[in-house]
Parts: sequence; structure tokens; C-alpha cells
Amino acid sequence: MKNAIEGVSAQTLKRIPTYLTYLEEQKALGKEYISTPIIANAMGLSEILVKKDLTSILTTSGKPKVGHNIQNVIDEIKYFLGVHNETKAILVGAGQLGSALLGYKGFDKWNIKIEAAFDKNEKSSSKKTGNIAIMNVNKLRDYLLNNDIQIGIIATPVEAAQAICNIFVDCGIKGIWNFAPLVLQTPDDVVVQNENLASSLAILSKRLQSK
Amino acid sequence: MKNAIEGVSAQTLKRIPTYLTYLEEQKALGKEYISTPIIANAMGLSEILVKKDLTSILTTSGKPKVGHNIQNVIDEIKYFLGVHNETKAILVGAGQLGSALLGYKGFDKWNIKIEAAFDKNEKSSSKKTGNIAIMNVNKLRDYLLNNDIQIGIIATPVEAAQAICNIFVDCGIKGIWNFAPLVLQTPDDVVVQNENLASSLAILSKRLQSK
DNA sequence: TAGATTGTTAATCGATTAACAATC
DNA sequence: TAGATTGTTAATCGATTAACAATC
Repeated sequence: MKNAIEGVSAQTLKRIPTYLTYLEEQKALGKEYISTPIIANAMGLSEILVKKDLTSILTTSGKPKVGHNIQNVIDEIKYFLGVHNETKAILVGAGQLGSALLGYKGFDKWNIKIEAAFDKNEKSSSKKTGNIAIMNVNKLRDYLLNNDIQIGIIATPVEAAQAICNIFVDCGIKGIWNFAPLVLQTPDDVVVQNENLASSLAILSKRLQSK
Repeated sequence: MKNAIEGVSAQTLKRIPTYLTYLEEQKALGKEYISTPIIANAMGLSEILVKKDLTSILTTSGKPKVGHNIQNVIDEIKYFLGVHNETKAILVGAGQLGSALLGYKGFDKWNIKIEAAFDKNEKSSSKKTGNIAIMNVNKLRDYLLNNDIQIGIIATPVEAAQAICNIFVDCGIKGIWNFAPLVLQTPDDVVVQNENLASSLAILSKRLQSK
């Protein structure tokens, strides 16, 4: 997450999806235009930061005294994030967390699809997991070699995570979303995004205690 | 997340739980001492950054040529993060994601307990949710006023999230862990940590596409 | 001892904020 | 027009990296 992407800083990139969420809320309320001071105030950011963020991704200009056309900004953010290209993911580890991810509807909005799921134990798909069959993990390598998958999701127990990660890397996966609490060892060209729920909550707890 | 806490920068704070995870892995392998170059290499950070991070929280010194006593660093990190104080949380929204959080064992390590759960529909607790009864959400306010709870977790659909947040704030909750994809409106003294799974995955997808 | 590692001080880099001219 | 908001350039702030003396 260190380097800027297409002139957009790492910090800006993290905020972009939040702008999209907020702008879609406002659009749903029937608003057509919005100014940076209003966005900044609602999201708890400085006005100048919002201006910088928006100008770094927008190809069109806002109108002085009026602001930006909401629909236009939404479209530009989606284009920037590549929402028009479908991203295909597979998930390993269909326990409680993995099942929750399989059933999560929020990925649709970003045009990200979980195509298949794997577990130590095969399971028949329940209605809640969106009818994705859960295959035995021994079929993982074969599946990856025969399908065009961009992202691997690790929702296994920590003991299994590095082994699954190794299979991902062997099969050419370049993006890993990791929910297991360990430091995965990967080659430099693989992007790993760690989602450690427990440590996120621990950080929140610390911030609270320090007030 | 802007301001430094007790001389520890926001960025350092985010890395601290990861150090703990890594050090506990190494301790489990039977190692007694570890040096910053080794930690840095394993975690993909620069050596100097690791030295700075550790010196900002440690009260004791490492030994030249040997490194730091792993157990000691673990203890100091835990003390810094306040793991010795139990943090009490409640959860609202016992759908798939909420249930996964209720069943998640990783919070124990940080001495964080989810004391109660609420949903629009009462449900009998299943074995998997650690025997936490799921109460009707209309009992939420009463529960918060009669129990000492530090953190509220929002795992509801987006439509319900702001209303739940308002109840939290009314009842004096100062820390909110929010999984609903919206920008919550709260007073300045409330710490909100957003965990937007879909947008995290979208950012990973973008980083991949830009390589 | 020699040298790896320590902790710290100074330099660089990146991100945010301040200031301001342009414009509808 | 007046003034709110735009986009941009310069200044500040914070975080990371480089350099180095101290030490076991």
C-alpha cells in the first residue's frame, strides 16, 4: 500500500470507496449537486482534503458556486475503481466467517463475484450461501489452474493459512485477502490485504482507553 | 485516528497488534530472543521502522548483538494495549456477519468480550454463538443503561445502522465498531471505527488492476 | 577484539493544510 | 455584481528512512 496508483496516493485510495458510499446516499435523497464543504463536513474530513482527493481522480470539473454533479462523480469513481471490470474471487475456509462472506451481498455493488468456495470438509450449499457449492480443498489447485481467478480469500484457521497461501501463489494468484491472524509469507509481486478483525477491535479499544 | 496516543503515532498503533501476532508465532516456535532486522524482514517492513515502533512502546531495552526478549516484548505490547483490562462490547444485528462475530474466538486473546447481542427478531442462541442469548432490539437501550459496556458493534443492514448508532450515543457508548456501509453521524467524542468489507475488497481489486 | 544490533538524532519523503487567483 | 466554490501552488506537518555513536 506504499506507492501511489495512477497519481492517487495510498491514503486517498482508502477514502475513495467511502466517498462513493456517501454520494450514493445523497443521490438516493434526491440531491443532484454537492459541494466539497458539504462532503467534508458530513464525512469529518477537511474541505481541502476532499478537493484534493476529488481532483486527483475526476476528469471533469465542478462548477463554482454549485459544486459537483453527484451522478457524474459516482460514475467517475466507479470507472476509476474499475467497477466495470468484473473481479473474480474464490474463498477457502467455509466456517462461520467464510459463510458470512459467501452470503454477503455488498460485493455485488463493486462487481466482485465469489465464484467458488473450498473447505476441508465438503458441504452441500445452503440457501444462504448464494448457491455456491463448497468443494473439498483438495480440488483447489485444479480449480485455480482451470479458471481465471484474480483474488483468493483466506478464511481458514490460522494453522492452514500459509499452506493455502502457497497454493494461491503457485497457481498465479496475485491478490490475497487474508482473514487469518498471521503474517503471510509471499513473493513481492503478490498483494496481500490483511483483515484482522480481532486486532481492529483491539485498536478501537486502545483508542477508547486513551481518551 | 489522527492524533498520536501516548507518544505512539496512529500508524504505529495500527502495526502493534501485528507485531504481537508475529512475536507469538515465533515464541511458539521456541525462540527466546529476536532482533529488529529479523522482524522487519519477516513482516515486510524496514528495520528502522521496526526499531522506532518498538522503542516508542517498550520501557526496557534490547541487547546489542542479541535483540529483544520475545516474552518481554509480548508482555509490554499487551500492557500497552491494555489487554489486562477487560473490554466489554455488545453487538446489534445477528445476521450472518453478526453471528460470525459472536462465534469468533479471536477476541479472547485481546480480553474483549461480547456480552450480549440484539436483533430485530429474538432468536434462541445456537451452540455456535457461544451461548449468548440474542435479545430483541427493543431491550437494547435498557440493557446499555444498566450495564457497563464500552463498545457497540453495528452489524445491522444499512437502513437500521444510524438509528442503532443514535441509541448507542444516547446511552453513553464512546466506541463504535461499524460494519454497515454508511457514514455514521456522531458527536466528536465518539470514536467510530468503520469496517467496510466490500470496500476493502474493492481497494484490493483496484491495487491489482493497477499493476 | 570485531561486528551485529541497539537506540537516537538529522534528513527525506509523503500527506495534509493554508493561501489565493479564477469563475460561474 | 458579490460571494461561494472551484482548482492549484506554496507551506506545514507527520511518518519514514538514513546516518551514527554506543554497547554487549
